[in-house]
Amino acid sequence: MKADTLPPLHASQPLHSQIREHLRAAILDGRYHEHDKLPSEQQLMTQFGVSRITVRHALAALQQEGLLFKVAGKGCFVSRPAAKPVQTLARLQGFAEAMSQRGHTACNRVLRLAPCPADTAIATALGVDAGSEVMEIRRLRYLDQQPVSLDISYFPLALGQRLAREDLAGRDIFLILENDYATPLGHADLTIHACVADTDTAGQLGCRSGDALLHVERVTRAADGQPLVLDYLYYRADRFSYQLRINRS
Amino acid sequence: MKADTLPPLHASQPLHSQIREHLRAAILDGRYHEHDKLPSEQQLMTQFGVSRITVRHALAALQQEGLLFKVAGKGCFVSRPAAKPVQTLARLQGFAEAMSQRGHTACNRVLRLAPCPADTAIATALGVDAGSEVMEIRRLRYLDQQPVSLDISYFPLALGQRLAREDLAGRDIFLILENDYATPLGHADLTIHACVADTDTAGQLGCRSGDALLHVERVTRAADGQPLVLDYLYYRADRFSYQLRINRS
DNA sequence: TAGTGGTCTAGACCACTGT
DNA sequence: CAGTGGTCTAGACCACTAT
Repeated sequence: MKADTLPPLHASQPLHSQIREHLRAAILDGRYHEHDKLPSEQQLMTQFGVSRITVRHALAALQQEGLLFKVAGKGCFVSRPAAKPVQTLARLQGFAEAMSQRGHTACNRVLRLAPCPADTAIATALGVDAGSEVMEIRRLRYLDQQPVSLDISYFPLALGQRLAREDLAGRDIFLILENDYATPLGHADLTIHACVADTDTAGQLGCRSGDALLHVERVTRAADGQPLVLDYLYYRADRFSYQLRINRS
Repeated sequence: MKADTLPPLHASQPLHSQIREHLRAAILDGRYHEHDKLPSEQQLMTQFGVSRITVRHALAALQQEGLLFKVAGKGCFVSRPAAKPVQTLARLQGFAEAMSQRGHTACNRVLRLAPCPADTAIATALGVDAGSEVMEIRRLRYLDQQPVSLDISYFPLALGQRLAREDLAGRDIFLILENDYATPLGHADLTIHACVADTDTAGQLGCRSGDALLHVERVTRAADGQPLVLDYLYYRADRFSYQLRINRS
């Protein structure tokens, strides 16, 4: 619960972000255990050589993420360890991105990749005219060689045509957008439902029709608010769940 | 998109909290519409007579909640209106509390209220010994006179016995804890699953066995980290969904 | 009494967006 | 160029917790 390595704090990344990742690693690596008390804000200020607001900025992010919680007058404490095939909803992440952080391997199989006309829901979400063409991409996602989810995604046509030339089987689309296309991601709006598998979906996911599925509708937008993609995600409920922390106030 | 009423800013509440609620009301009342630009941070500073950090604190909360998003160099913009029987996962709220904000009426029927021995999962979540007694409360929740969810809750025995004397049918337990017991809530850890209804559950929820249910496991803790309650929640998927926004970074 | 987190101020520099 | 949000500093006072 002590002996942090000296803070590197190189450059090119915001200080609060470097401190956040340093603390996240310390917690996930097991250098702190459940209910361990973290250094006080004062100690972190001197340890990293930054102001209190910067320390609090980093701590607030980790608190939102559920890795720690604060108690006024006492201090800051580490919470749950956790490591299952669950995806945290605290940060917008691609599936492979989230799973590889937890020691799983993820890959996709592209089932379908073709333009199609946008129905009203798709048109509204993407901000295009109903009936105009959008790119539909259907992928089957595998976690540790087992099918886990069916993703049906709709992209604005130009973006979809560009993506069609990429390695969609091996890479997260989020990372292609951010790294290759220099499109900073902003946020995603999710609605989480449950449904049962029909015969087709069950066949693709390798489960039985009538099995429960987690169903998510997700609209992802760039940092400037522009809609990038509408996803319909169907997860096998026996192999996947979401996990998150909610704070009061 | 203008003409805010003059800021009252009475007292007894943190400034950032008052500003947050003032802006939230302005957005939800329709004084701002989708994609309207909010006043700049500079304008809000002078309007409310506070520092920039206080304004940013208020805006950060609303951004996390999904009511607005920022674009560097341009400004701060209002997002989705939305109003369905969905519960946002941005804040820890009781069911009735969340639904009444959206113009629905919620109530409960208590099906069972009795002590029972804690199995391992319950004991771990509540921090008690396995086999020791805890209070089990089963409630059927109604939204607009229709059954929506079955809640099976486990409380530490002393807290459960105290709650047994309260009006559990009409009031949120969260509000009883906060207002009557002066127990400030901290956070909740949720895991979101899907499952299908068995015959018993279907009978209670008024659906058919085999129908899809949203299933949530939730551990709620006080502000000091003490576990307050473990809930197993089963929602009719045709009448309820969760909604939330996730931010990148 | 000392230490903690909660709140708040008054500045500052930067990168990006618009004109 | 001015305006915007992103980041950061160096202070300050308060309420609560522990000793």
